[in-house]
Amino acid sequence: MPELPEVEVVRSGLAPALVDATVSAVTVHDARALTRHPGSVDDFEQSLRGAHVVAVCRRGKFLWMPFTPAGGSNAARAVVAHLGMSGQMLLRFSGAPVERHERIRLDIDHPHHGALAVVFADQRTFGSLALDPLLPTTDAAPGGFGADEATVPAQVAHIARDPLDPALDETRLRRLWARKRSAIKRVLLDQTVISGIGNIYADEALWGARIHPETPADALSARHVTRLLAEIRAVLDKALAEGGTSFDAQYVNVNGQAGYFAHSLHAYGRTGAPCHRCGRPIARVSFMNRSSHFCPSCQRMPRTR
DNA sequence: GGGTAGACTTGCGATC
DNA sequence: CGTGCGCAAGTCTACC
Repeated sequence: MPELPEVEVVRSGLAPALVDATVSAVTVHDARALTRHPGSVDDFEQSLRGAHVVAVCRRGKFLWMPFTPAGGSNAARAVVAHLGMSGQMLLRFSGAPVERHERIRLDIDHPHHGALAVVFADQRTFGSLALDPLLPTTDAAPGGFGADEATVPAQVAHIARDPLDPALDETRLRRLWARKRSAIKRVLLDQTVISGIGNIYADEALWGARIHPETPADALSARHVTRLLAEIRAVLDKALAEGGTSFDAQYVNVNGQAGYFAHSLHAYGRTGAPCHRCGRPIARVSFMNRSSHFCPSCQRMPRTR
């Protein structure tokens, strides 16, 4: 499920049930879901059993839950979750039947909500959970959305802040973009430059800003960049408000429900359909081993300099 | 360094 | 109807 709005829907759904909860049991059904965990399956289970969850945080498409270990004092580590292409975090009542594609289950006890199960299910196993040490952020700002502490898991340290993060350094971002000769879509998908944008929202933001996806980043004017940043934030905000984009059963919130943003798409997946601005057909081209969708009429390449 | 291709994996749907 | 193929919301690594 994948991009920022979908992951944020999951984060905000998990937070009320997980913050202040204690992990009572850990069940790993499929060790492939721990490929990013630096230790063994046993280490994962034992380190998490009895742990007390402190927060549920997100930067870009990465989620993490700082925890204090059983009998421990401060949160030095976090459970890191990445949903990959098809991961789900589901909240269930304690003892609920095993889900299709269930990989890992955390049984938790919450002071107000009682006994619950947090299920990590993932059809394609590109997603994963891991335990990871928390490192100080380089800018001393909170690590991400939902984080009070200025820390991020080691695996997230190289991921840039996302467009909805108040600590995003827009000056740095503009400088980076101005230096890159790569196609702007490639740069939007580079999570070390700005995070949280994937194939759907890259296409949507570029459509909104009327920018051809293969425009070299350094060919964009300051006006273009301003418009693009505004479109990125607008499309992410709107998708978040609509509960994310669901094409199939893969993306759902913690209760298994789909989002509505698929109805608001202007470019992504609309190959051959009339552009909502000019009526000409939306084009699809292969790009970076995936698809780009855009309007060849309203998203023109700028004149070469 | 930028870029590309490939690896990981399951399931769906249009095509033959 | 059966089969194989292309394609899918992501990230990381190896190699030019």
